[in-house]
Amino acid sequence: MEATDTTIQRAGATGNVKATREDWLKLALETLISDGVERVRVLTLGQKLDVSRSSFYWYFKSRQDLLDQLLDYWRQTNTRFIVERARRPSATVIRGVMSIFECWVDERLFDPQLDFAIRAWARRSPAIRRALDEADEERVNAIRDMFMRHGYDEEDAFVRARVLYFMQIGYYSLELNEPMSSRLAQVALYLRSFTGQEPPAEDVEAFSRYVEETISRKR
Amino acid sequence: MEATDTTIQRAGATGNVKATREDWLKLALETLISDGVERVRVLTLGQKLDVSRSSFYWYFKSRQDLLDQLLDYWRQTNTRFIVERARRPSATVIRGVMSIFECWVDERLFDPQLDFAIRAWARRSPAIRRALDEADEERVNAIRDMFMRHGYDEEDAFVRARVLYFMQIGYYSLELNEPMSSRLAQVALYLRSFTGQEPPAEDVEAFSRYVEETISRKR
DNA sequence: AAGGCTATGGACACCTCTGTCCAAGGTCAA
DNA sequence: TTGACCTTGGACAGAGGTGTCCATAGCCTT
Repeated sequence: MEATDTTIQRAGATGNVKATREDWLKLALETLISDGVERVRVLTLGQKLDVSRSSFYWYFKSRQDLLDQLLDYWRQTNTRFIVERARRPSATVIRGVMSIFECWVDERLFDPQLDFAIRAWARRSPAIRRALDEADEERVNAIRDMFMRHGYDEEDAFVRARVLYFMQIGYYSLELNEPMSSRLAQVALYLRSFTGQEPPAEDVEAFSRYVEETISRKR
Repeated sequence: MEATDTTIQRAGATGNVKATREDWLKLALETLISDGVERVRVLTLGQKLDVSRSSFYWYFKSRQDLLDQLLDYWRQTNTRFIVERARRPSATVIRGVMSIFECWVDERLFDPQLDFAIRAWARRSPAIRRALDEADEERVNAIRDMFMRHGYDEEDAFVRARVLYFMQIGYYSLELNEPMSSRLAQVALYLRSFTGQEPPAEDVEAFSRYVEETISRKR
């Protein structure tokens, strides 16, 4: 599997290639996620890629250049799916909330660790701070609009959007590492808490099925 | 005012004292809160205190020694009041939740920035991680017990405790810096969202009054 | 075979931080 | 006055990071 990956990544590369630009980016991203920005270092990345430090400067102008690309990546991924799911037409609020829940159980739609890393980064960089504020606002507004489409008045919809979104960000902040089964077991209660309505059993079951399929397809 | 502070702090000190142990600790704490652990540096702190670096080693064994004290400070403050407020007897759930809300509006009871800094720190230190997990569990359990005392069954109480607590942690994660007035304007909606019950107007008003008093007393 | 692309490693300059040592002060209380 | 307590600054060793330069070498395509 990894060999395939590498082959694909290097399809366009010619000559004596050990680490592609994508290799650097990917490792930098992983490091950002697991250790934070300040641990994204040319020296360390080079050591892990088993490639000399000088080689880095072939692909990137500087460390800052690399960091800029990481922010771009985040911009192009994490917010998009939440907004897209929130905008999807849904028959009931319960279904609407479930659409958004999909992002919370599928890391291909929303990567909480990456979001967390960006949040930490934002604390010491005004540029990142701005990008993050925009993303948060866009997400909450999309969720609020979803509630409004189902008849909640604006203020109520806004508060519920916040409770839903903030609760999830808070959940990720705790980094609990719970198995999906425990999380699923309480979906109905969360749905009721967020919407103020009793979720139909068939919806809850459908969501469980969706999650199991997603997990198995992922492997 | 600052002069008074300093005098009090140095009451017990004799001799040629420029920066007390408490000065170092206080500044270190502020730095931890605003910039994160990795910015808590002997060199930088010394420069800000206008005291030589060597002087630091009179009070502390090492940088690690200082960091240990910072963790202790957090341990002794942030969790205590949440748990204490959650355990207070209350006539209704609404009142119970309001007791906990007091922590969210009074930084003397709960310092969100400090909690956030510890959370970021925990990502790269297993020892901190452990301390933090214990604190989170203790807080959620205390809130869950509060819901249970008001007749919610265990699972429901647990989910509601999480929604309440995680939502707040998430709120802080976003670092919105909203004025208290906007936050207060939505208290009733949050109370309903968290408890599933309609909050009596007089309770909401009482809470607003409490907050205003707290703010004015603080100044 | 040539040329293009990439990798190498080491040297260099420079920066910031930690921690240790020390000799020489300053200031207050007893 | 003496001693306890705190401060100083500078030197030193060491770790780890960035960024630059360069001559050399490897591999693939044409």
